[in-house]
Amino acid sequence: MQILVVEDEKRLAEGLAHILKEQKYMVDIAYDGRDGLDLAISGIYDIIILDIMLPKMNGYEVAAFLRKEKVATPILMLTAKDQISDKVKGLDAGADDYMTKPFSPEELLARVRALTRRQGEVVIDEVEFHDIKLNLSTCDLSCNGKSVHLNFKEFEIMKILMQNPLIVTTKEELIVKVWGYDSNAVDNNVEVYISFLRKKLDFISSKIEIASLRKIGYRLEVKTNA
Amino acid sequence: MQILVVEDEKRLAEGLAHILKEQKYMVDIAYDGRDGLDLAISGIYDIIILDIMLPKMNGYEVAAFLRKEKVATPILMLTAKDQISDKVKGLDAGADDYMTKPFSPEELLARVRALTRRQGEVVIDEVEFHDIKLNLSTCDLSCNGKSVHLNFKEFEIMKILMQNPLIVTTKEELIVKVWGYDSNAVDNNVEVYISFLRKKLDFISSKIEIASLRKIGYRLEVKTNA
DNA sequence: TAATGAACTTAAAAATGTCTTAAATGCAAA
DNA sequence: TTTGCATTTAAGACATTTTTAAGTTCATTA
Repeated sequence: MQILVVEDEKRLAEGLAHILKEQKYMVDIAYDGRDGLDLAISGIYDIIILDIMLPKMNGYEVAAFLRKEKVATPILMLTAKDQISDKVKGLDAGADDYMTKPFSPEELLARVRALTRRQGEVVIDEVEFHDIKLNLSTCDLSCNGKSVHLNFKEFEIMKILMQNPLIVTTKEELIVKVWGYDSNAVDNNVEVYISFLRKKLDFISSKIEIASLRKIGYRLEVKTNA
Repeated sequence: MQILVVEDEKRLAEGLAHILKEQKYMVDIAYDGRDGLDLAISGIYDIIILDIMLPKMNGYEVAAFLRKEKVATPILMLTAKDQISDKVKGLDAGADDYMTKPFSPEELLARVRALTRRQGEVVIDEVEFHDIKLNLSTCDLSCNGKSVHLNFKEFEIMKILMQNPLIVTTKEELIVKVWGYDSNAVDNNVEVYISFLRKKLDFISSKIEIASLRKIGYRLEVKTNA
């Protein structure tokens, strides 16, 4: 799975590359629009992450040119928060999805997954842990038939906990992964969501509980028959 | 692993550098905000420890500038105890964590570790000594299956004792390492925690005991069959 | 062995961390 | 705009840790 990142801000480009490489994607970087286009036109990429503001050639131009050349690689456009109208222009130019900066690593990965799924690739879309199962495409959490829907933040937190069994996850980690590194979420935000999740675990009568380790963090555990 | 310390109080800056270097981090120091920013902007650091009150440019400004430039290096902000609202301002400006002065070396290192911990990295680290084992991520102390949870201070003390077997650790050392170099903890605080720990060692039926050497300090020893 | 200072133990008070609610806010679809 | 839902904020209840303080035990030595 190859991804091209076209982004002139070196640090951001490398950050993206880092996050993606951790998930085993192969990543190439271009630092301006023209270099990006040259690479993209080869058609070897599965996804192109494309900034709008770029030296030499902007993101709209790159996207439009690719579509004109019948290169159908899915494009994920990046733009600053305030420029709402960019969205329309980007989608017009041929972008498939669009993400406002700043964004969390989880959001980035979710969008990348969504774009690769569209190509019919089979992806593991469930995480299991003992008696519970989390459906990654519908965000439903189930246990022996019973099931509840999780909203986005509940889902992200539950997924992280289920994907890191035995490991204690700190509130800080959850804040960074779910809210983003530059959010101003506080510990209580996490606590509130943990509380929501506990209710839902009860609701589906699961034997799993979210154990909290004071001053350390949270971890999934099988309920003790105490 | 490279760390940048931006702190104008020379003594504190060097103290931090010393503590960090002992743990094999490579440390650079900047004594004012502008120099700090110049170094930080390079993006080569894994963590930036940033005081708020700084000559030439304060910590908020440095953090905000870095985030504006998309330098995503984790920032650990330092501030005096009474300025509560600093926390919000600091996190707004882009800090990832925040530590009030004074703080203990252990707290500093714990926060630095938390900020460098990579996603999905599994470090099940444990310290062992004869029949006891201390889990560094859950703070559980165990002996042949039996286990107890240690709270933070018990944990820090036990860890120090276990990591320095044979060595006698003085109360002063424990106070400095666990409570901080300028805390006002007294010897009795240590004694209380040693007492707690002894109870827990009994509880898990360990053969290890905390021996006290009058007027000198404490050391782990294997119980004599006397 | 009695006096002394050091170390130990305990209980209560204080401080801090976590949980749970409910209300307020924000956001997007109808 | 109104409505419904997700999210954030805030406050109080609750739980655990940490500190304090006082009394007890222990080891040393005069």
